[in-house]
Amino acid sequence: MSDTTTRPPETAKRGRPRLDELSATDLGTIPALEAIIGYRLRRAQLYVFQDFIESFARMKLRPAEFSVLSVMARRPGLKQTEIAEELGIKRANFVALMDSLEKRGLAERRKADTDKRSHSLHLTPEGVKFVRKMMAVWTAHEDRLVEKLGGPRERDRLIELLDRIVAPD
Amino acid sequence: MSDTTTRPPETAKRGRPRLDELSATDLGTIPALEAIIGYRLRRAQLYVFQDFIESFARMKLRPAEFSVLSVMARRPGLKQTEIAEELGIKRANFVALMDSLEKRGLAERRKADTDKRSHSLHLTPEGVKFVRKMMAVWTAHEDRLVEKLGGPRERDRLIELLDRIVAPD
DNA sequence: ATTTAATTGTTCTGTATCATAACAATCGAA
DNA sequence: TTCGATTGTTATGATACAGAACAATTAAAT
Repeated sequence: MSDTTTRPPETAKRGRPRLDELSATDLGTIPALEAIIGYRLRRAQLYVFQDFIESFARMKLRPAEFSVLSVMARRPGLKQTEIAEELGIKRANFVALMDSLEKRGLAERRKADTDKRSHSLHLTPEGVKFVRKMMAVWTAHEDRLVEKLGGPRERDRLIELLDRIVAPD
Repeated sequence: MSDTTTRPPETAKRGRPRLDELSATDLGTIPALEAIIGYRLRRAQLYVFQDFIESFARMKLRPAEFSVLSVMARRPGLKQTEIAEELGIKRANFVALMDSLEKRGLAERRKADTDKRSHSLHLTPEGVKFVRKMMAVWTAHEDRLVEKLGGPRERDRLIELLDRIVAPD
């Protein structure tokens, strides 16, 4: 079904085509979206997050909250700015996130006596229990992805490639 | 630098620890964020988009607009819903996007005479020129990424792995 | 020691992204 | 001809993300 609308003869006037279709040589420089790294990365990331979000819908847990709880579990006592920065979250936006976790009884801010400005962040006992369930759900999610990738070796290859992108020159 | 903060004796009471630190066995089930596929994917995607956005800041072009112009360049005449769906954009949100491109004189909606409801989308002559510049900028961006990855072969490997994730079971 | 600068958590604000519902115009099928 | 589906559109709300400003506090400069 080729476009037979008004098309000027395209007289070889040593110039460029004037219409909404690019010349063959031009087209050569235009990649399909499927060949664009950023585009594919984004689609894959959206897919993974979608699966993640569905997995944790019942627990009412979002990716950002998951990551914060994870860090608190492994390294309790860090202060807000430290966790926020590590996760790439602006400290201004971290406040509401932490408020929510605190209101749910999963985490708490403790006044650090060494520095009266800062708070050190910790899981509550409930938070610890929650994290255990959380990790069970996460494992199922991650296993699903590894299987799709073809195995742990492929997972490692993927992560290694993603590393190269993020690594500083 | 081991953690020597207040740690309760963790008396072997056949139970779980009650504090904000998980037991060693628990910790084994808690992955560092660095080992989580979704987390790494997201960080890499953010990096790539950041580079992309900076590359196109001067042209005042966003990723979504780039993708729409790309599709119109390669396949002029598609209607809004078709492009939107292909790009994973809700058709409701596509409207403002297309409005903007039209206001800038880069693209246009033509009334399709076969279906008075739909519009067929096309680049304007200006849009064609714009896309040429756009692709030059994009090539530099993409080349940068390929170099970071280590070459075209690594790029292909990456894309192939991302494919497996998105591919249906 | 006193002033000055920097940090921490916070609030406020603005913007971009994304999803959902409703609607008129139009089309296709029953 | 009627009824359901589609197309583009508007309106609305939720969420993510970034920046400015501010009080309390700490650290550094003089």
